[in-house]
Amino acid sequence: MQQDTERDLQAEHQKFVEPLGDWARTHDCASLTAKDIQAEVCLMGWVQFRRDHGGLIFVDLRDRAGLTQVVFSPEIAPEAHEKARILRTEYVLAARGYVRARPDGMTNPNLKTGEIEVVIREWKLLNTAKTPPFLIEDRTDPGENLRLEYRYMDLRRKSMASNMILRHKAAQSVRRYLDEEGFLEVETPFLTRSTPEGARDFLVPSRVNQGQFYALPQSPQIFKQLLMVGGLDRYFQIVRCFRDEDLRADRQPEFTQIDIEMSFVDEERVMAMAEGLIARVFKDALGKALALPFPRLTWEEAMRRFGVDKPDTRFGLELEDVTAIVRGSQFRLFSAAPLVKAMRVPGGETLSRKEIDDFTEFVKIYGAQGLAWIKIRPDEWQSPIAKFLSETERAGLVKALGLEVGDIVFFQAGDLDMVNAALGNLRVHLGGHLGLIKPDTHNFLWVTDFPLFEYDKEEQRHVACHHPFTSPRPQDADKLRSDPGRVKARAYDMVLNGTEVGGGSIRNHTAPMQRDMFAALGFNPEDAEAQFGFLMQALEYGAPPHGGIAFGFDRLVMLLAGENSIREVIAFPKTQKATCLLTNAPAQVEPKQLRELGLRLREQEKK
RNA sequence: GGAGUGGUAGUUAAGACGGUUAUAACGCCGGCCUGUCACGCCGGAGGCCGAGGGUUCAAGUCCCUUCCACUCCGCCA
Repeated sequence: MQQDTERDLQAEHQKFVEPLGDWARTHDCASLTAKDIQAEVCLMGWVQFRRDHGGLIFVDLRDRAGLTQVVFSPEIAPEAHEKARILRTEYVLAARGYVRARPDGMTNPNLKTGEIEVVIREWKLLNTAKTPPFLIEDRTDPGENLRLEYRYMDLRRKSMASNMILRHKAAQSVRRYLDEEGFLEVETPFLTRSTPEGARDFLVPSRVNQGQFYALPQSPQIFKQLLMVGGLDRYFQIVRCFRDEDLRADRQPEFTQIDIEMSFVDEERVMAMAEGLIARVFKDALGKALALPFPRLTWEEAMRRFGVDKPDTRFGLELEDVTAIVRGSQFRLFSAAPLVKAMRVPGGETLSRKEIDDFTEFVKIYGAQGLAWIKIRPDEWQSPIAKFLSETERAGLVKALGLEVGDIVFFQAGDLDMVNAALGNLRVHLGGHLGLIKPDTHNFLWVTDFPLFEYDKEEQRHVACHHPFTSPRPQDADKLRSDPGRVKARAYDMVLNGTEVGGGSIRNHTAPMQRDMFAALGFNPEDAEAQFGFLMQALEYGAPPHGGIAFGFDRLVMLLAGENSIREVIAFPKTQKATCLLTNAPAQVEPKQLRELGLRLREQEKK
């Protein structure tokens, strides 16, 4: 019923639609102020709200810049007023009139244009609109599936529009800074070859070369190194990258990177340039000055104090290794564990049993069996494990952790990775839960001295922590074969509020070093040659020392915007199942298309 | 691959233990209204309770399967 009525109304109103003709917009909907009074103007936009008083009709006209109130008055323009009765939410119109001060006491301080209104002399209906699936207002919070299906409507909302504007400002800021610093913007191929290391590739079948596949780049890593060999000296690109892995709030299958590479530099040069870039972006996009240089933490220190390699330093709650103190404890879980770490939460004695149970469930996500805790009360230590702790152990804990009455301490015992993951993530969880994070704080830091390799239990070999082109520290180079686990990389990550926003390294620029690296990763020379021969060869033709960094542009803008999801700063993002609800991609293709590619699908219809 | 949260009118949500006609707000439609700005007042329409199956005299509510969205683990150099 409603549908029918609406369709009839739409059809009827469509008859009023006029061509734009030679009408030209004079202002956007956010720029008219008291100094424009008496000006003849022409505005174009969408109907945000219509307030029909029978006599006067008010319309809030909206474009991406803002709102302006336009007035249809029966005395000033009877025809325009009569026609305005058809106006509905989201109709598109062009309106000519003059700017007038609002009567005394009728100004709207919430609006940039709140001192004035535009009295309409004549106007054109440019298009009608169906009743929108959700209201174009920030106070309504439609479900995300609806927002994605009608993304073009969602983009009209103030929050999305301002995020897109912010993203644009950040991108322009990046370009200006890097241009001033002598970087060249160079485009690299999207159709390239699959590389075995790292994330799963998106594959693109080749029609001309049947049975062969391109891969979409996970990053332009190799190409930017080749540009350095090519003598371009300083390169950047704001570039799409593709990784066929599962999605998260801050991960999309296609995402944008600020990709940077520099010749004749060491870590210090790259990091200084990168800090300057981020400081400029913050100034241009938020008007906020950052203190340079950023603090630094070695990877080992980060893991020791925070349990993670991207610490959020906006609050304390640091971890302490108490293995030695409880080594001889009667509590078997502690005495038998390779590692015991503790986290003191000042004032946490007030946490309820329910909250502690929730935290216990939380750490189980990371493989913990449980969560030991002690509440420090004036008269006693309240804890399921207190009875196992000797006086010496208690004294040791008090001293090591600086325990005070009113605290709670959480413990985690087990292997290194689990203990750090469980307590490190619990720390971040608590930071939010206890409201320890001051709003509008931007804590940057560098994490340096990453291990070059980590051991992959599944593949039973070492894999590159960063990527296989990262250079080892010179003093560690001889350990590449003998003791790869202890080799440190010339790599660095930039961290903002506990999120990795960028990472880079100094690369191997000599062929022998790169060969050693592949050997340490378990490649036999033939495989290395087959997959990376072109890079090795390039290194043999006078590659300069070089290094660089790449920033996750979406993540950076997300943090600038204060959003919790990368999807809020991407115009057309994908769902967690990597589909596009607007276009219904991915989709099946015609059999003809498959034949041309020489592909056949596995038959799945039979049951 | 796994764990969790959610899906009820166009939208956002409420719906104790299974029990008469499934609520509310906003939106939508009609009417009235010359200073509103999330206008106001009066009236009205609008529902396969995500889908499928089961238990029951009776299911939005209980059970099973499945789809979709989101968060997380694994994964993401």
